[in-house]
Amino acid sequence: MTDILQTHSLNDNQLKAVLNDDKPMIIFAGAGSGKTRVLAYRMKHLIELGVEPRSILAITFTNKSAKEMKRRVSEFAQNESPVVGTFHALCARILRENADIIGYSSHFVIFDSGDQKVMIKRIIKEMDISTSMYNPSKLISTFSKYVREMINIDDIDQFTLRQKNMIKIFRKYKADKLQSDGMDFDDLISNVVLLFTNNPDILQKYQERYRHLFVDEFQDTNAIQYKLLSLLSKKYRSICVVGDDDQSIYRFRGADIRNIDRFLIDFKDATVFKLDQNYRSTKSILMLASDVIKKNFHKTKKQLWTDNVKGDPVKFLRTATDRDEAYKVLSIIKKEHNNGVKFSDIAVFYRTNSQSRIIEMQLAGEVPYMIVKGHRFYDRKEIKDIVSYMQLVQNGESNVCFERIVNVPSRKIGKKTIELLKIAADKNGLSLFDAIGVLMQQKKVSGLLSFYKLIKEAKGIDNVVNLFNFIITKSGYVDMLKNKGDTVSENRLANIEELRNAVIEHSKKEDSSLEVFLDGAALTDDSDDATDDNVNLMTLHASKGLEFPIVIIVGADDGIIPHSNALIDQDQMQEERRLFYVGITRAEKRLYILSSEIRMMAGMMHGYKVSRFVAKQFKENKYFLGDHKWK
DNA sequence: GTCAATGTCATTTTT
DNA sequence: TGACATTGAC
Repeated sequence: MTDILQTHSLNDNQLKAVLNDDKPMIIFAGAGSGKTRVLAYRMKHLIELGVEPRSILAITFTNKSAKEMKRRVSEFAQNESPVVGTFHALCARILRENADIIGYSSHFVIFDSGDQKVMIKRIIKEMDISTSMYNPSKLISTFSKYVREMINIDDIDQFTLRQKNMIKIFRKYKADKLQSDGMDFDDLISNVVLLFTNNPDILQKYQERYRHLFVDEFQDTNAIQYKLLSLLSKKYRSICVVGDDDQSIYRFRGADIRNIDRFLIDFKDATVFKLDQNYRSTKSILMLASDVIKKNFHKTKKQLWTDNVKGDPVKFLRTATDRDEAYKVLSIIKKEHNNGVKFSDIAVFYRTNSQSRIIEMQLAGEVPYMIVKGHRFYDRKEIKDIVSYMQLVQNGESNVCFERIVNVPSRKIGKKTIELLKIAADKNGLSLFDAIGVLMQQKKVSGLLSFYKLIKEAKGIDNVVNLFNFIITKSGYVDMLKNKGDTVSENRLANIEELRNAVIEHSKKEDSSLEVFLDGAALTDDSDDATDDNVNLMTLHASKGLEFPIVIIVGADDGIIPHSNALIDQDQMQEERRLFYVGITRAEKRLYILSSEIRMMAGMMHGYKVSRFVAKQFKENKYFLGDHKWK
C-alpha cells in the first residue's frame, strides 16, 4: 500500500478503488480515465496483501486488452502473475480439462464463424429448405442469441412456426457439432456454464482456483457471460468489474447493459466507484464528446472533465463528394506530417468497412497506411486451409475440416465422391474421414486413398513443427501455389511462411501441444503491434480501447453515422451515438470530423445531410477553422 | 470436375 | 460499385 502511495500518482478516486476491501465492487470508468492502470494496481495491491497471484483472474473481451493488461501486470509480477485472458480463452482452457463430462473429447476443435456458415449451409441444403427464407447469416445470429440468452428451445409453445423451423435447423446444427467433436464460440461459454451448473464439485474447484475476479468492459457482457461470472464469484464474492455505459457498442451482438443493474442487485453490498477525470483528450475534444453523448438516456450521471489544455478547436469540414472527402483526409495527413506528427499517430475512422476503399485510393502511393482488423490473419484462406489440415490430424471426427481440404489441392474428389462418402459415413456411424476405409472396399478412388494415407501418416508426427512442414509439402499445397506463380499465390506463400514462424514460436513454449496451438489460432488475432510508421485506418468499432494524437472521422452524415438502419429505432440510435462518442474520445490532441453532400453507396449516388449528432456544430461553425483552399 | 459467366446483396462483429 | 455465390457450359 505504501509502495503504491509513494511511487505512483493516482487521483483520489483511483486510489480509493485500488485500496478498496476485497469485496464486490463496480468501477464506472469514463473514456481515458486510466482504468487499466487502476485494475493493474489493484491486483498489485491484493498481491501485496498476501493474495496468491495465480488466484487472480482478469477477464477481458479482446486479445488486445488482454495483452495490454498482461503488459501492465508484468511490470510488478515477475515470477508469478495473475491469470489474464479473454472469456473464450478461459473457457477453452476449462473445457480442455473437462470436455469428457459433457460429451466431447479433450481434443475438440473450435469452429469459427466461417465454419459455422459452412455447416449451416450444408444443413439447409440437406433439409431442403430455401435459403431465401432462412438466410444462413441470420440463422447464425439467431442461434447465437438462443445460446447467449439461454433461451429454452424446448418451450415449444412460445414460438411461431417460422421459429419452430429455425429450431429444427438449430437442433441439427447442435447435433452436427457434437458429432464433429467441435464447438463454436458461443458453445465455449455455454458449455462451461453447463459444466458448472451440473457439477458443483467442478465449479467449486474453479471457485477455489480463481478466488479473485476482475472483469474489463463489463458493459459488453451478455447474459450467459454474466451467468458464468456469477457462478464463479458466488463463493468468495471477490469480484471487481469495470465498465462505461456510454461505451457500450455491441448491443447488436448481445451485450446487455442491464447486467450493470443485475450486478448491483446481485451484489447489494458492492461499492461503486466513478472515474471521471480524463487524462487523454484536450478540453475542446472532451467538450464535443459530452455535447454528443448528453442526448442519450443515462442511468448514472457522470461528467467527464480534464485538467488538460483547451487545445485546438475540433474541425468540421463539409465536402461536395466522398472523393473530395477522401482527398481532404490525405491533405490533413500530409499537413500534420509536415508539422512533425508521425503517421502512426494519426487514425482515420469510418462507420462501415466499405468506406475505406475510397480513402485507400487517395492515400495509396502518397502516405503509408494500414487497415486495422481488416482480415484476421487466421481467417485467410490459405491459413485456414493449413490449420484445417492440422485440425483434422488432431481430430478425425471434424467433418467441416475434412470437407474444406479434402480436395485442396485438387485430388479429383468432387461432389459425387463426397456424396458417396456421406452415405457410407451415415450408414456406419463414422466420420467422413473414417468412412474412406469403407468406401474403398466398394470403389477405388485414388485421390481419396492418397489423402487418407497422408492424414494417417501425419497423425504419427508428434512435433508441431514437423507436422506443419509435413503438411504443407506432402499435401502438395505449397507446390500448388508455386505452380500458379501469380502475385496472389506469392502472397499466400508468404502468409504460410508467417504461419510457420507462429508454429515455431509455439513449439518453444512450455505447452507446445497441437491443441494449444489450434486454440490460439481460433481465438487469437495475430495482429502484432505495428512497428512501422503507418496511418491507421479502421471502423469506429475497431477503435474502441485505442487512442491517437490525431483522429479523423469521415462520413459524419445522417444515414452513415447514424447508420440508415438505425434511424427509426430509438435504441439503435442511442447505440450509434455511443459509437460516435467512442470515436471522438479516442482523440488526444486534434480531431477532424468530415461530412459529404454526396457519396457513392452500394453503387448509387446518394445525397446526405450532416449527421444529426453534429449538425449544430457544423451549422454554428462553433469549432470550425475556415480552410477552403483545397479542391 | 473445373472454370467462367451471370445473379444478388449489400452494418457494425471483441471471440 | 464490387465481392461472393450459384449456375451453366465445357
